[in-house]
Amino acid sequence: MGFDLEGADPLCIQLADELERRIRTGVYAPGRRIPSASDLCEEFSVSRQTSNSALKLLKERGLARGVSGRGTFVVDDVPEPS
Amino acid sequence: MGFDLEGADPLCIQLADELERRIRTGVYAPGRRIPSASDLCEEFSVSRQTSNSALKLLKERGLARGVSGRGTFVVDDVPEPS
DNA sequence: GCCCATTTGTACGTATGTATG
DNA sequence: GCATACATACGTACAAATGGG
Repeated sequence: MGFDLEGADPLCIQLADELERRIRTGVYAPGRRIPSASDLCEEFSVSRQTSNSALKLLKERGLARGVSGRGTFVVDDVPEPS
Repeated sequence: MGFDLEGADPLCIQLADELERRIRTGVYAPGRRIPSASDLCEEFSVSRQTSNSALKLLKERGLARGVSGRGTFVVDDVPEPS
């Protein structure tokens, strides 16, 4: 099934890294919707606050944008890794 | 009321010993939550740092495990005294 | 237009864990 | 040992936006 977050980094960072990996490997394609914060809670067994923080990090990295009431979407042009 | 810490050992050790006694006598049952560090501060009139150190000792003794944002819990299988 | 479920976004209180003086 | 501060995380709650019926 899912994925285990067990590293030393904060959970929200680990989760953001995993989501970034999925974007870069095409699991979440450009323009497509990322699972909702609530869905991520279940998959990764974290609180919604933590998935929220992870999604926020993705936006700060320029990888996703949130649309209130609809979801969080991968940007059309994924920037290179910094 | 509660309990007085007046022995020769460091406070955090005395507090850890008392908590271990409570675990072994079933006051804190396996899987149940131990009062928070802040609660222990009040009961034993020590600083949060000291209750923190005591809880850390409990974890090192394999008697408890901490869950960030939720509390410190007695392990399901309490090991024999060393 | 009006409910209702879903989702993002924000906020508050509590708790652990760590670091500094 | 104590006091304080900060980062992270959980639980809960609520507002606002969206879209289907």
